Amino acid sequence: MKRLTILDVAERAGVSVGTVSNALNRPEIVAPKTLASIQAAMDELGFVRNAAARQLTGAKSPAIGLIVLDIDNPFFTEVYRGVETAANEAGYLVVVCGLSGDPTHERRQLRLLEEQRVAGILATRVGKGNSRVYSQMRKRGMPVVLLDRRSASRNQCSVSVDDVAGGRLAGEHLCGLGHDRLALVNGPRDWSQCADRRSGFLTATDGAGARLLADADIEVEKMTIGAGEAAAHHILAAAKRPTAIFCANDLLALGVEHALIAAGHRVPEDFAIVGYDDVAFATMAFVPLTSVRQPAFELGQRGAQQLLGEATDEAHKHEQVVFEPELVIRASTGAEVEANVPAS
Amino acid sequence: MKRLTILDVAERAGVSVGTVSNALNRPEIVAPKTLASIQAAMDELGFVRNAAARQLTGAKSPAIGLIVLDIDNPFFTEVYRGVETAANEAGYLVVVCGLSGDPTHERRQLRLLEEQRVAGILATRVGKGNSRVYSQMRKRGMPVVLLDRRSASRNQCSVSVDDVAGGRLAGEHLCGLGHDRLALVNGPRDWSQCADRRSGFLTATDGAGARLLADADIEVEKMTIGAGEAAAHHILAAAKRPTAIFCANDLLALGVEHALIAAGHRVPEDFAIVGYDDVAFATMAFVPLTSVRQPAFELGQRGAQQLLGEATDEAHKHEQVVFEPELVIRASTGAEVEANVPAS
DNA sequence: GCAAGTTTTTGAAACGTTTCATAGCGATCC
DNA sequence: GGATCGCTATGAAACGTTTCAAAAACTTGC
Repeated sequence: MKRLTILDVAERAGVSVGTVSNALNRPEIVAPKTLASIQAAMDELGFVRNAAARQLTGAKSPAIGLIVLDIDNPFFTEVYRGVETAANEAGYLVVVCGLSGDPTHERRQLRLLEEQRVAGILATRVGKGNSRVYSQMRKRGMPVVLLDRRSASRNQCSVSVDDVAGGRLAGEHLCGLGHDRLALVNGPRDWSQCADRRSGFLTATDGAGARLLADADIEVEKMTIGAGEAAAHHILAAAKRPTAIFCANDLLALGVEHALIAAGHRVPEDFAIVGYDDVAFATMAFVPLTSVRQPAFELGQRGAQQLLGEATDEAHKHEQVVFEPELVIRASTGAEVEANVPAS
Repeated sequence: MKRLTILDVAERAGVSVGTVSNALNRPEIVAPKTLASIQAAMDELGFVRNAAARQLTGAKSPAIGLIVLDIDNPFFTEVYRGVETAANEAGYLVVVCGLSGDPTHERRQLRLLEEQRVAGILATRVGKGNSRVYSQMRKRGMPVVLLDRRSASRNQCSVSVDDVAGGRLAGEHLCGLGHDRLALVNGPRDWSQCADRRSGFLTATDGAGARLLADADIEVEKMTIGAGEAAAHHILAAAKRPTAIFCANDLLALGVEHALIAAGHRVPEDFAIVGYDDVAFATMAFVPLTSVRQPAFELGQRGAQQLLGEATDEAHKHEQVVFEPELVIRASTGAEVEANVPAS
């Protein structure tokens, strides 16, 4: 199948290639009659312009990359929706790269994105040992905006949520309910979100004179439902049992709750539970989850806007946006709230 | 920032552009010494080859498009993971397009994908009035594989799950438990999946002499938790109440269950519920959901493989793969199974 | 040390678009 | 009726790579 080019269109419409190009890019400068005949020629031929050739002459790629840690988490799905919305509004496509956790793999994906000369990259997480790769990319002129993580440098955009504050909210809530023997089910501490949530949590509990039990200070590798279940068993096996558990995300919390209830314990009577992210399913749990809500959609949307700003606006100023988290109280902490009432 | 080209590399390494290109594409034919010096030059310069120029000379785009209906549904997230896995294995990127439901919007995205000359497109759903757009694209040589929907034509690849069989499984299970007044909470019937699940369900119930109550034959616009809650209220308001409810996906089922329980009813004693998709959260529900499982990951993976086959293999044969669904029985239908026991 | 091979490198053409300086063409004005 | 002006259309150069026929540089064997 011979490839259809602007030249075929020109020939068919009886004009020069330059005019066809003008019709495509600056229709206002071509005579209405000419425009119409070019339009007709394109339709009849089924012409679709070639972005590669276009890019070669200076046009920017209409795509951005989104690096996501785990799409299994509905939180990131929501972030994606925000990104997609903002990108579409600006006429951009979104290339989603789901990290498998393998840094080599991540590097390969980044390399492909860079070869494509995408307009920019949104990164929710940087694989071990790959931060140099990112900084080199940035040096070469590729805009990179951090998503859900605050940039350490003033020279890079980032959109994040205050995780220290989130951890504090959880801690204060539990301590306020009188709990003083606490458990923490956290993700990898070298992930700044987890470290921050922990430190906020500790600030609050220390302030209230409560204690994070050493046996119940758990760090899991992957923040999944399954890992939460395992963590619950670990907690039940401890010498001294906590009365409240803070989980660094809702998947962990759902797993913890599920395992505890299956083992015959009551939530919140025996164990109060606080999750993080406030995913849609938190409400649907056996005992609806109290959770620290993050504005996931806005996170993604704002991040994409910043990225596109950096990519297209000469006068772009770097900026570190930080959203505030918010505690949503439900039955799993037994505060005086609706137990399982429909949302509507 | 001046753009770095193969020519800069050539100059630095003291060779011609042709040699650099060879080093990049057929390293085995260039002398080891030369190769090394070119490598060195690239590293020092931080050269990244330009995919656009490459494509222009005939190379295929290393990207495929994935059109998804609603990413909010964990089922599609899982499909995505399958696609991503297969794509990565083959060195491809995945451009995800989340349909907002607006057909114009869909057309714009498709146009962009086609301009990019992506290697192919995986479509889980075709927006209203856009099927012509797809067939024209195919005529122009763009491979399109249907995902989660069976192709009507022998000339197009598709990977799907037998929805009629799935509906039948649900119907047989409920009738087998003695239910004879049934409700159906379905999605838009012009979506073939929904129509098929319905027809399979009816086949089974008719065969067993059970009745789908007219008042409880519900069709919702969007298959979300919220819509499920609304449907439950509708069912409760009906003159004659069913004793069992089949929902066309798990989000609907979770919403139905949630609303019923909040209204003081018992599941499965008052209402048995069967969902569809068996998403991860089905287990975590207040009453764990009986659900028709679809091999989501395999669906995506196989679809991507087929697409890439069609895109790269001269001798590709079109094929319609159909997976079989499977019923996973849990507490929501009160069959003799574990109530809320941990998975592990 | 030379012919005949073999391995490696070269350089120009091609890919499909955009851009831009220039040319063409009417209309308008004295 | 000729100069001037504004609007349109033109066509060649440029973008960064790959390809491929041809040239150059080495190896052999004798």
